[in-house]
Amino acid sequence: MAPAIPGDIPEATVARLPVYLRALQDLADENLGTVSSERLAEMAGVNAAKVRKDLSHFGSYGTRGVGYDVEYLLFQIRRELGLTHDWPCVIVGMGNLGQALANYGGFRDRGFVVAALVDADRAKVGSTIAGVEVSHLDDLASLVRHHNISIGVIATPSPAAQGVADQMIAAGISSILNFAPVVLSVPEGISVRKVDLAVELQILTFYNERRAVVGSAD
Amino acid sequence: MAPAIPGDIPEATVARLPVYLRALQDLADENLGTVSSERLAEMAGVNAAKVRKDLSHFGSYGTRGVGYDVEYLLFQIRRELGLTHDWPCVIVGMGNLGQALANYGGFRDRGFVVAALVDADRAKVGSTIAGVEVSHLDDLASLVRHHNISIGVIATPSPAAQGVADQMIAAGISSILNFAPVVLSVPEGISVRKVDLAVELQILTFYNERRAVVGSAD
DNA sequence: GGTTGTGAACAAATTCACAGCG
DNA sequence: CGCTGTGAATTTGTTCACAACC
Repeated sequence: MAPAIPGDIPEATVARLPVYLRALQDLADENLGTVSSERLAEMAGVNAAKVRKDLSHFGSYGTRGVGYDVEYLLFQIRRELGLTHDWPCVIVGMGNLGQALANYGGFRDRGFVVAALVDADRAKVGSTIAGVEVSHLDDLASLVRHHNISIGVIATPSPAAQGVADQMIAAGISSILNFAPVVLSVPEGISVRKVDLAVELQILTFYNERRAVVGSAD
Repeated sequence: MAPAIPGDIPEATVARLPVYLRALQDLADENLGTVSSERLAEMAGVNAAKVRKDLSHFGSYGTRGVGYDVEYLLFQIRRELGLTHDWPCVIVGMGNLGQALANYGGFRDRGFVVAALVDADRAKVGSTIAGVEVSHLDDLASLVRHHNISIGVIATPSPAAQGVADQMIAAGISSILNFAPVVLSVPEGISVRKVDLAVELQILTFYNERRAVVGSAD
């Protein structure tokens, strides 16, 4: 949540860069050469001033009167995000979610390779998911070292999550994506992001309920 | 993203309520009667002033010198979030992720029932996942009416997502959780939240890269 | 004493509006 | 002219610090 190193780029901007990247990839696929902040904003679901302000943090990548060069901007944002090379990841917890993540094709095209799969249950160790053999949690450190992994994904049940995070950190992982509905405590310098599916739904119900009370539903 | 009805409660506060709820449920499970803002903050991964300010938007639920009554606060937050009853949901798209979501037990305990599963592929229609029969996308509207569904989860491939959203809205759904990596365009009054797994990882790589450049890795 | 509830100070993020440049 | 880049204005969110209260 807290940025490991403050840096001079606002957190809110960083969180939007991947969205711009996605939009730019679509534009590149359509062979569009340039794009205006307005069009890019529309594709990213934000407004044009925000796009320009966000991009201005990295320098002047656009041309007045013309717009932004798609390929050039694509390259710059990739560079800013550290996506000039693929990142090997390990997924810990081969339950429903872990398996789905392992099988999810969307990572490969966007810079991430599932290099290792791990579970604490020896019954699952040795099976193959999405072409990767499942290893035991005890081997985490050696897998991390061997594959040069710096990103860990936690898809375990809640009670196991903190322990797994501790082991990841001990093994040298510095970035964690946590799907378990618990708050992890980690030392300074470790980045954690969390995705709690029930939380997202609960936020939706808040607005749903409000609408029923305040507005005309239909 | 934009709140359907502005309301008088800050968006940032709303997004934290589910996290407090989770913490309070843990406290209730341990039979703790009261909790201080400090303790609650620690469990939620925020600071105490924020907890107090957040809760103050709903009135004075605490007792000075003592703290907050766990059960009472639990009830109030549930009420604010509209979690006094369960919410029937439909998941559209029975690929890896859709199936994992259908099987994920974490929803039931937190207020959500998977009432219907839908796919566009007739080969999948009729099979049963997590005890629910998969229906065809054509039957979405009747399922929504029949089960009184107001929350839709999109777990389809990107190109299908906007069409599915349109059909959901036409069927009367007003809250959408979107896992497809595209920006949905929806009319006013419809709430959308998105979860893009690759985006989360890409945000992590930004800080990872920075750390390597600026700080001492270990 | 201990802890809440909250105005006031501060910080972050967004939006405006327009000068500056191609 | 069109569109970027950016200071200034505004809005939103966070934190401080302490009076009010149990």
